[in-house]
Amino acid sequence: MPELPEVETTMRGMERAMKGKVVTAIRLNRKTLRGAIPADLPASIGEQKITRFERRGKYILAFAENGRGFCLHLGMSGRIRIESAPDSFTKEKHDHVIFEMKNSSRVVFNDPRRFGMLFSVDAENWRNHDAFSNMGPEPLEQDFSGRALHQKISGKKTNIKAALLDQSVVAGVGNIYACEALFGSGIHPARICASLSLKDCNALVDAIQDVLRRAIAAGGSTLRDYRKTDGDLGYFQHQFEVYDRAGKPCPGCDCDVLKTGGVGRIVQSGRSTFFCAKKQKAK
DNA sequence: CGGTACTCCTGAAGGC
DNA sequence: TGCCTTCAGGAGTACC
Repeated sequence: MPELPEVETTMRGMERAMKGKVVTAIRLNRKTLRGAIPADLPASIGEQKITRFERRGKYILAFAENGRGFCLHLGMSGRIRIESAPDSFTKEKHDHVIFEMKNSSRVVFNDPRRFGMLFSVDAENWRNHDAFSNMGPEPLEQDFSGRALHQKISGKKTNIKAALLDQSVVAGVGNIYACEALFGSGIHPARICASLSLKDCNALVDAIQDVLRRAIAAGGSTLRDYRKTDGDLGYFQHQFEVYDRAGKPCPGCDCDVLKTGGVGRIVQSGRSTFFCAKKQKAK
């Protein structure tokens, strides 16, 4: 499930393969993913040098010398596979888009569940696109602070877990890192946003930034689908404290798991939330 | 407009 | 062994 750390890792891989290099062709093996794949993409980017990459939330943007670019989202099963030379080329099920580079390498967008997206952007005005016009702050940038978060959610009646998944509150956080950050800050996932103090929000922002930084350093988390662009696995999943650990003890736990049941699992907005009832008080 | 439920899709995993 | 059901979830849409 690609969230910010997996998307960042993927973008860095694409950057190594494409930045400063010329795209010779783009092969579209299907017309749609989540939405329509722009048919004019090969014409606008083809024979152009890619000059710049950017990540915004869970989206990866790439811009060519002519100011045109593309934006992709990995959905939940999307993967970028980089094949450095023709002798390493493979054809796999669900290879939907293939970027062919002038140095004979290929960048392949594979996505079994087809929740991914690919659309055209311009360097000039991409921020006006629907995907970004209402997007919240980048969690690792200066403008994301406890004060800003507190202000943003203090009027909300929904629970804090749902708010963290809302990309207009903070960009790039998904189910895994929302659970981990709530655990890290000792905040119960069912707490109503409006009940969080500034102190809570400061702790939460610290925890979000900490878990995202550690996950990026580990190359992201591999559960089922995600791989790095070279095919390697991320390894942050070994550092999960609560996610997917229902019934197990959380790190440093001194409770008797046989009595407490260990890490708890509840369902919020149709999604699994993992937490420790002892360390994350409902209040 | 805020909040919630539902939808898209495939493959893995579990039950019988 | 094999078929069936359930589950995973990001983001958009429908609806109250």
